This record gives sequence, structure tokens and C-alpha cells, in this order.
Amino acid sequence: MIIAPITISDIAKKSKVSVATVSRVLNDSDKVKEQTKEKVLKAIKELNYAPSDIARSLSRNITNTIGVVVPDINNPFFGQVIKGISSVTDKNDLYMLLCDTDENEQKEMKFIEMLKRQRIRGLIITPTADNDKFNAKYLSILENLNVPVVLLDRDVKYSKFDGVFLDSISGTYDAIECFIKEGHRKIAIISGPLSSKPGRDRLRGYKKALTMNGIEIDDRYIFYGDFRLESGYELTQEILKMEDPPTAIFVSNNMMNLGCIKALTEANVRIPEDMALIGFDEIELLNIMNMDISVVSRPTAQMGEVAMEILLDRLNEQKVDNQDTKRIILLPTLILRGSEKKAK
Amino acid sequence: MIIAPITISDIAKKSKVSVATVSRVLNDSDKVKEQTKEKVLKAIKELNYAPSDIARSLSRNITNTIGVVVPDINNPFFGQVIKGISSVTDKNDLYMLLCDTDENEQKEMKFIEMLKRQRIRGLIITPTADNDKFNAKYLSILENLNVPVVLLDRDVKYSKFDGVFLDSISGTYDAIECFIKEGHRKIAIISGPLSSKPGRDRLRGYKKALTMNGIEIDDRYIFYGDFRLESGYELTQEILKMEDPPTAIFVSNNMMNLGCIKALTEANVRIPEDMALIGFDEIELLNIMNMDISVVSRPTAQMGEVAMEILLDRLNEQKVDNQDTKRIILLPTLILRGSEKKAK
DNA sequence: CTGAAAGCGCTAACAG
DNA sequence: CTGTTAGCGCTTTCAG
Repeated sequence: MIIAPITISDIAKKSKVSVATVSRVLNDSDKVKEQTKEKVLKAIKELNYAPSDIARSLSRNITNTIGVVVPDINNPFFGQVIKGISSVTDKNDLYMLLCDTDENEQKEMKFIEMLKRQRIRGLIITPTADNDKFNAKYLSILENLNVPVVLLDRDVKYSKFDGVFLDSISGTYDAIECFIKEGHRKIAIISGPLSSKPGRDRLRGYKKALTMNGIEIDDRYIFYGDFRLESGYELTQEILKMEDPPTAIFVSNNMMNLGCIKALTEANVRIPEDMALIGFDEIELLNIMNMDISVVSRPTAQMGEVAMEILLDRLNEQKVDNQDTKRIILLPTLILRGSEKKAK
Repeated sequence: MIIAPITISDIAKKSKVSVATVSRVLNDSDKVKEQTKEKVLKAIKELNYAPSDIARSLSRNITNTIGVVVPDINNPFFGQVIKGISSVTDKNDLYMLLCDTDENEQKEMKFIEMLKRQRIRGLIITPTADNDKFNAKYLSILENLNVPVVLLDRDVKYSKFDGVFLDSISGTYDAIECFIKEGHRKIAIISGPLSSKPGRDRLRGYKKALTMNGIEIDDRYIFYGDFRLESGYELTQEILKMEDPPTAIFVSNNMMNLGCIKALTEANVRIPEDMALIGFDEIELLNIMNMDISVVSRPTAQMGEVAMEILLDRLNEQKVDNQDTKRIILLPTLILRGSEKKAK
């Protein structure tokens, strides 16, 4: 189904001026006599004309679309991030080409190449692999885009792209220190996998907080999960079976946190009377259900906004080869709701 | 930051053929001698060339992008829908221009006009206003797009666009009938606002089920909410205060359902021993937390898929003016988890 | 099989 | 102020 749309020359003809003049009123560049301008505007209205951005892009040799590549739209984190990005694109007449990689690296590379053909002006991306392994092919594809790239939440090793990240270490540090101030001494952590940076960082924050507060690190209290609900559930059960159990648990992400809460609830362990708890990331439902769990909260929408603003700056830059990488590291907020308390 | 990308003529020059030939190997149209083809391919690889989709679009007078306009990405329903749409676009070399209207009609109209300039080939949209009021301007903007439009979940009055919807009536009907089979006779409904079609339909399904099963409709058991959590919460409190309370409640959407559960929990009303419950729409986290609430479940991702497939069919159609509107009405599924049971 | 050349719809000098 | 014209990067006849 193809319907030839109205073009600029249709307007020119109808209003008896040249296409150049029409173009001028369209971009209100130069001066156009008020009278002719009105004629043109009238024709535009009558024919219901909308200029073709694609012709314009070709002619100007620049588009107004940016690419956004995320691993999973259904993850509330990315939903928020996209909202944040949109809020900036909306104000700047930019379009968002959205790709959902499903955490699939192959798909991701394909998307990036598609976006290159679309001549996106810039890219905001959360790479699928938060990998340590150096992926030369991946990096070269990204670099071959030849447009500014802003990383979001996940880094790409050996790259010098701009990025917006979160300081996991300090978030965890604050949480643990809060436990300590409450009087807890035996504090467990359900950590993420050490192969991921957030996993490592959160564990690091935990250790640092203990050390700085003169509490010895006890390996028995360190548990390694995989960020999925089940592991939070199982590890919590293990914790409950310990001979000398902790009085507080820090859980490194929201899914494991749910698993942990599930295990505690099933075992009739009251929070915080029997076990104090702080988790990483909000869980909206818990708040709704009046379950007051303290969390380290990330400014998600803001991450999207900031990423887009960095990108915008790059787009407006004059120098082609600005080498100074902009890396913004946002701080999470510790939100206390009582679950961190220590029984007297 | 602008870097002139490699063009087709760079390739032509480097491989010493004409641009026409390069174009041919790019589209593997016509026959190209194997040998020259290889030369060209080699040059493409070496220069890391990617053809410009926008130049191609202009020349072919057709793009490969479709517009998707939703009211709120953060609503899990639309997240799923987008996944469904993506699954089809991915396979068909189509790009998705995504717009989030924030339930704002002005924004929505602006987006549609932007999409027109982008010369999208088709549009999938969930209109902001599920309105009865006839909005001539809105309709004309949509029609002026001059591309196939597929409505998703919400209808536009007096339009003849294709669409994918959900049969709310039958979903609710099944739920209520299930209550009745369990032995419930006093069944309440927390309905949505009657100004919305889903609101009306769900109430209609409720009434129909009662009538068909010879149970008189008792207006005291009909409560009107606004689809938001608070109203579910408050109305449930009202229900609990009734002199002759129902033994079962049907709640018309997920947010009100949460509110209802919250109220029941706070009042120590056990589900289903003290009050049976079925809600409309899944709430993922309830399942995770082992809260077994029966629901009428919508095939969300499938709605997106189907919508995109309808659109695809339209794009491939020969006739420009195919008048037969395609309207698919999907059936929800009643998922029983025990919360519908009647105490003996 | 391959090249020349006209256009796709618009912008941007360059004249006038 | 306004018109003419040469592209933007690609596809697509039309010849050869």
C-alpha cells in the first residue's frame, strides 16, 4: 500500500513560488515576505503537507534519530531509563529507534549494524555482556558506527566511550554502615556473581564498610548468588540454618531480595525483629503492599536523562575528535523503612 | 560531530565499477559476474561500508520504519506488547520508532505528526483517550498519515482502522461463572469507570454471568473504582464493612486488585477462606511471592505480535483501498490458583 | 553482465 | 526577498 505523499514542489506549484521559497518558510530561514509566506502556509495547510524528514536528512547529510539499545524492555529498570531518555529527546526533536536485544549478543551486533545503516546520530546502549573478556569484534562494530556512543549502566572493557554508571560500592557501603550503626555485628551478604562488575562492586562495598568500622570480615557470612530469585531464596535458607547466624542480611539485587523475603516469610522469620534486611534496588510491589523493606535505590530515570544529555552535548560539539571521555557516576540513595533495625 | 560516511561511489571507485553495479551486488538484483561481485564485496569490507537506508528510502520512495505509540512504557502490559511487536519487526527488517505519550493527548498528536514526517510505513497505536467523545481533529490526523494504522487494546470511535483487542466481557464472564460453580452466590465486583470501554465491558460480563446463571443482580455488590490502587483499597474496606458482605470479589484490573489484597491483608481477611478473589490481569510479583491469586490473564505479547502481523499484511497488500477492516479480538484466559474457592 | 543518467524530496549556495 | 541549480546517496530504467 503506497500513496505518493505531497511534496515540496506540489506546494511550490500551488502557491506559485519556487521550492526554495517553500523551503525557506518551512525552516523560517532567511527573510520571506509576509505575504508570500502566508500563501505558502495556506497551501501547506490545504494540501496537508508534511515535509519529508528523510529527504531533509539526506540533503543535510544528518539525521535526527538516535539509537537506544537495551537488553530487556520488560525490566522496570530499563523502562524507567527509556522514560528518562524520551524526556530529553522529546524536547529536542530527536527520534528514538529502540532495540531490545533480549540479552543476546548476536542480536545486539545485528542491531548496531542496522542502526548504522539508519545513520543514527548517536547511540545509547547497555551492552548485553558485562563481560571481562575482551571482545574485539564487538568493540570494532561500535567504533565503526562513527557516532558518539554513551554507555549506560554497563561498561565495555578497553573502550573510551562516554557513560553513565552507578556507584554500587558506595551504595552498599552506606547500607552496611547503617547496619553497623544500628548495632549489628554479624552481617551477611548475598552477593551477585563475581564475574559481573555490579556483583564485585557490591561485595567490595560490603567489605570496605566492615573494615572501616573495625569489624572483621567473616567469610562464613558471604554468600554467592546469581542475581536470580531462586538463589536468594536458597541462600537465605542456608543462612537460617547456620549455627551462628547473622542478625542482618544485605541482598545485592531486587530479584534475590524477593527470594530472600520469600524464604524469611516461609520460615516465619520476622523482619526486622528476627532478621534485619536491606536490599539493592526498589521493589515497587513491596511498597504497595506495605512491606517496609529498606533499599539502596537507583535514580533510574535520571540515568537515562543524563545519558541523553551527554549525547546531546556530543552532537553539538564542534571538534570531531574530542578525546576526553565523559563518565558520570551517579550515587544511589539509601532509603530506610525500618527493616534495618536491630532488636534490642 | 559529523564524519562523512563512506558512500556507494567510494566503493565504486575503489572496485573500479559503476555505482549501478555496486547497487546490484548490494541488493543482489540482476546478475553480476561472480568476479566483479567479489571485487565489490572486498571493497565494501575494507572500507567498512554500510549503505544508507535513508538514501535508499528516498530513492525507493518507501521506508522500513514503523511507528509504535503507547501511553506508558513502564506499564508491564505495554512492555510485553512491545516485545511482541519487536519479535515480528526483527524478522522483517523493520525498525521501530517508539513514542511514549504519557497518556497525554497533545503529545500523542505531536508524535503522530512527527512520525508522518519520518514517513513511517505503518503505525501501531494505543490511543491515549479511550474516549467516547468524538475527536474529529484526532481522527483526521491519524487518517492524514495515509499509512495503515493498527489500533491496540483501545478503540477509536467512528474509525475504521484495523485493531487488536481483548474480549473483556468473556474474561469476566468466565471468572464470575467460576465463582458460581464454586458455590458463591453473593459476588461483588470492583468495576472500573464506566467511561472506559474495558470498565463497561467487565461490568457487562459480570452481569451477564449472573443473569445466565439465574442469580439476581444486586446493586449493593457493585462498586465503582477508577482503576487505581487506592480505589481498590478503599472499596474493599467498604465491602468488608457491609452488613451482608459478599463471599467473593471480582476486581477489574491489576492495580485495584493490589489495593484489594492490601485491604484484605490488613484486615486479616484470609483468601480464600474468608473471601474469595479473582482479578483482571496478572501481577507477576504475587506469583513470585507465592501469593496464589486467580486471574483473568491477557495474552499481552501476543497482542503485539498479532498487531504487527496485521500491519505487515497491509504493507504487503496490492490494493491501495482495501476497505475491509481487520479486527481481531483475543480471548483472555482464566488462570485458577485457588483464591476463587468457596469455604465449605 | 555493466554503465550512464535521471530522479527520489529537500537544502543551500549563488545570482539577481 | 526570491528563483535556479547543484547536489545528498541510492535505485532503476535504458542502452550497449
